[in-house]
Amino acid sequence: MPEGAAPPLSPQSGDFETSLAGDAGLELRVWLRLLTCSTLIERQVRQHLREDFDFTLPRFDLLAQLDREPEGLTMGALSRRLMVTNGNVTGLIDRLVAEGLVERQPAPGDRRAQLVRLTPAGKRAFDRMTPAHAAWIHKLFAGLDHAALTTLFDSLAKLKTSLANAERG
Amino acid sequence: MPEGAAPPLSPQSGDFETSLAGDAGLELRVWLRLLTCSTLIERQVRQHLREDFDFTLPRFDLLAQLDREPEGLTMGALSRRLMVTNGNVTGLIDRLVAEGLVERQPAPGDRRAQLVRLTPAGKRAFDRMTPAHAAWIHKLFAGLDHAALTTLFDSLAKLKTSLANAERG
DNA sequence: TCTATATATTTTATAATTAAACTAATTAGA
DNA sequence: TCTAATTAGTTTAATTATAAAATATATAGA
Repeated sequence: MPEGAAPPLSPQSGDFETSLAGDAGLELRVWLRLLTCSTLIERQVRQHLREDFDFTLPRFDLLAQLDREPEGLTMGALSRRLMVTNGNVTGLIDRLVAEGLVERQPAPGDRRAQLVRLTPAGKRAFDRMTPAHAAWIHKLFAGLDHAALTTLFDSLAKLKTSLANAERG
Repeated sequence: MPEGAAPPLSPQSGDFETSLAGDAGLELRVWLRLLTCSTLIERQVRQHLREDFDFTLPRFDLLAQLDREPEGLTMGALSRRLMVTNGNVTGLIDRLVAEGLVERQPAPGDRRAQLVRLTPAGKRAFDRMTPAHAAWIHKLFAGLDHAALTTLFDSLAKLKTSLANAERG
């Protein structure tokens, strides 16, 4: 290598392998920052739910899914929407049923499936929590104006597409 | 309200409360999308770690922190860096010690504290996994070019700042 | 129909995680 | 020096979460 040439993998160099290596580091930093933000928000919401409502985040997420589907959802649909395992949903629903917040019913037309829906008490509990939840998120995002929010939203859309393509291909 | 006036909270109206309500919905959608991306990446990495190395993500994250600090880290420092509770770190370290991947030592100058560091076996295990880890992330982010990566990185920086300010104020 | 395969859910075993209580050591003040 | 408060870490009990195996039902072919 001639004296004064750019060293291998320098950020200035523009060849293919170099830009791959350069972006690999950036990708890892993006991923770590994404995870940090996600963890910080989750931790705040979990803490508020516990202190203000004596409730947990997984339970809240479950009620939120059921609130959007008055007809009810099967265990499998819940598992897919929350992106957790079947067994996890079974345990969460068991406890929520025991507390009277949701109910299981046989699914019409498929004796394997259970339809889960909110009870009136579950609906009331969710409706009490959801305005507070929106306010917590609002406070956490207060430093982003409308333009910053849409920029972030669009960037995450690209990432989501990339993730979906990576899982297929 | 005069006939034909914009209804309260309509997206067209430009007053203060309305723009708050409008962005509140956007904030929730950004948060949900952020969480989705984070969960999808985590799930992929966890699955690869298990299938390719019979390892788990929390253990990998712990080794990664220790790899960056050859002098070792205290339990409390690990807890803060990973943003998990002390008790969680205690359990993880217990298992990693039992497998010979990390070691506990008394911290010089503070008899309350433990210094944790990688054993040679732990270092070897981490070095085996880390190139594969970078490749998985690279594949997941393949749909984002350099500009998209930097845009996302900068957006997340703003969010991180906002979250930090919300926790203080 | 019979059979194989797929689907829906639960069960089992174990790991990860939290919050709260606890122990031990350190630090800061009176 | 005492004492109170703080800090570091572990323990405890409960929840959340996963992966794998098991059960029951459904569906598609031969």
